[in-house]
Amino acid sequence: MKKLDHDFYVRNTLTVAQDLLGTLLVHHVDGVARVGRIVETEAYLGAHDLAAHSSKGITKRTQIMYGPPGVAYVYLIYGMHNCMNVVTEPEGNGSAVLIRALEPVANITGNTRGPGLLCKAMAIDRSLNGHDLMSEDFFIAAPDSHEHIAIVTRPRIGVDYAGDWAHELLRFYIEGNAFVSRP
DNA sequence: TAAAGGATAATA
DNA sequence: ATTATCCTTTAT
Repeated sequence: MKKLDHDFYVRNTLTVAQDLLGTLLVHHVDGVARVGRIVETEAYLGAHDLAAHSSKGITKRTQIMYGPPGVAYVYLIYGMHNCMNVVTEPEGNGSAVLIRALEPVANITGNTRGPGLLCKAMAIDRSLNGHDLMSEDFFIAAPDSHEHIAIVTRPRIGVDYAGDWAHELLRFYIEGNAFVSRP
């Protein structure tokens, strides 16, 4: 298992979003490693992407997205659920990849189909906002054996307010995987 | 299908 | 200080 490094995250957001499929999200909490395989992602491209939080410019909330790549951007949505993104591309771009669904691998309790649920199952909350994903207790790793993965491309979920950007094919998931949040 | 829920950003 | 809005989930 090899930890993903800066060079992985600094690349084009679309590339990172697709390459994250099949990788392992690891969070050490209370001495146990919770591990989930990423099976669904969405790309948020930056200031010009009206569906992205960063389209409002740099604010207290979005400054994480505009920071260096390879860190977690965790925010609260609808007053009750956490969502986790990974910042991509060089600092200042405002781009990120949303993790939408995981397949349980180790020490996972509860449902991981959907961004709010997976954060709950992985014990991810806003205290991890801005956390370095190249750290020892919270990171993403490439699996030892990379089986072939068929990637399906779809429009993003819940972004109808974003005009034309709502139709863009910026959601990716592993074809046929049972843990994808929506087909 | 609709209500829940709280932070966030814009407005004042 | 007040208000509209939200990258969702759960329960009816």
